[in-house]
Amino acid sequence: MKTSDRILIAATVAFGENGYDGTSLDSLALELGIRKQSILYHYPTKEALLDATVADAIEVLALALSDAVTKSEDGWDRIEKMVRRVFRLAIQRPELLGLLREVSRLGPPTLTKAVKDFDPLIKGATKWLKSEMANGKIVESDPYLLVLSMYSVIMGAATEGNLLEAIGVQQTPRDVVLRRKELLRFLKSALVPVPK
Amino acid sequence: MKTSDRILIAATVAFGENGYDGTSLDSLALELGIRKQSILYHYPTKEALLDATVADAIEVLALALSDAVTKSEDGWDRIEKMVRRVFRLAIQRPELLGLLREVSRLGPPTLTKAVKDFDPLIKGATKWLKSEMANGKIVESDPYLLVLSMYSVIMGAATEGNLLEAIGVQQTPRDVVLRRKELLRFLKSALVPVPK
DNA sequence: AGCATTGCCTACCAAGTGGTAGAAAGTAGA
DNA sequence: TCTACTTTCTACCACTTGGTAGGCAATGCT
Repeated sequence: MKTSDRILIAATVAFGENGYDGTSLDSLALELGIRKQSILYHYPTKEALLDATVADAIEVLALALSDAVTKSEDGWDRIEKMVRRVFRLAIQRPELLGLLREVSRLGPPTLTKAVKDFDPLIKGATKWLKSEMANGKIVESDPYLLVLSMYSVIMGAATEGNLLEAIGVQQTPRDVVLRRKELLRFLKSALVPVPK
Repeated sequence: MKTSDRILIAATVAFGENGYDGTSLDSLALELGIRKQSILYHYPTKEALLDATVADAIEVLALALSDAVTKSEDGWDRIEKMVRRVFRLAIQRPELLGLLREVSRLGPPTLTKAVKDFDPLIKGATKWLKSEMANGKIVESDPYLLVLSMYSVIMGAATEGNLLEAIGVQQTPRDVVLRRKELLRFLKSALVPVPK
């Protein structure tokens, strides 16, 4: 694999797990078996490296979501498939969601850029939700708030691995499936209208 | 106010907003108008300071929650009052929840200690939920997972201020009330059994 | 062969990190 | 007033931080 890609991946993991400030270029280089200066050759500053990881993470997430969209029917099915897709991502590459959370804590300017990249997705989601509400397939409510609620629920469920471990909750694949199931029930009862 | 308390508060804010690694004792001291060595007099190490802030944050949160418990009826009312109470805390002292989230990212040993302090609360909550489920006042489900889901929902809704701001969502008190309302609807539809 | 480019390196550096040693200044009781 | 104690300070230290300057080997083009 290209060195620049190896750096990108290792940085994503490190930033996502230990935070931006908690990650030094030296430790990153040590882990990769190279010198810090090689990192600075591919990414001129630490912040540039951060930006690259964030852009990549957003791209991967956006791809996963749009994949779920194309392979799903309208209504609840689409939401379920999107949640499943995000959970799969959270299992395969937990660092991606961890990084995005870290970005939201870092604030501007990184967050500003990230949000700009992400905005079309949010806009698309709210527009779709609106039309679904008009069709009566989703409970009537503020679509913007709904997207944000869903974001925090999924993000929380997907990234609190550390916390769960400390509490002593098992983290086997089966348990993750259970949590996802519980979350889906949660969302479904809140979003799908009760049949009259 | 006592210097040690001023330090504690400033540290809670700083750790919660900029993270543990993103906060230096020097910057903290500068903000307080004292020297770094004065901080180290009251709290022998940076980690000791962190532990103190976490212990304090947990105490405040636990107090708020137990207050909500004593002033509420069983069933949905209790959950609603607890959510309202936590939201009030998130508005008055957002740094407290920010700090707790930071702790869950830092992992051991800080997280281990924090969880130990928090465990009785979780145990109490799950026990109560179980009895409520038995009574049919709350929808039957895994109480442990339920507590965790609620935790991440509330935490997310209460601490994503940065993100909302970047997206351009208004943050007036009225908007916060709206978000809380939406969250409560969310929880209610998921937790309260449909009357037959 | 000559030459430019790429990629990684060694050698440094100024600034900032958490922390120690110990002096100075206030404070209260005898 | 003397003394003991608490609190804050100056001075300093070893170490780590992100970043610069420039060398050196490999690669490919003419």
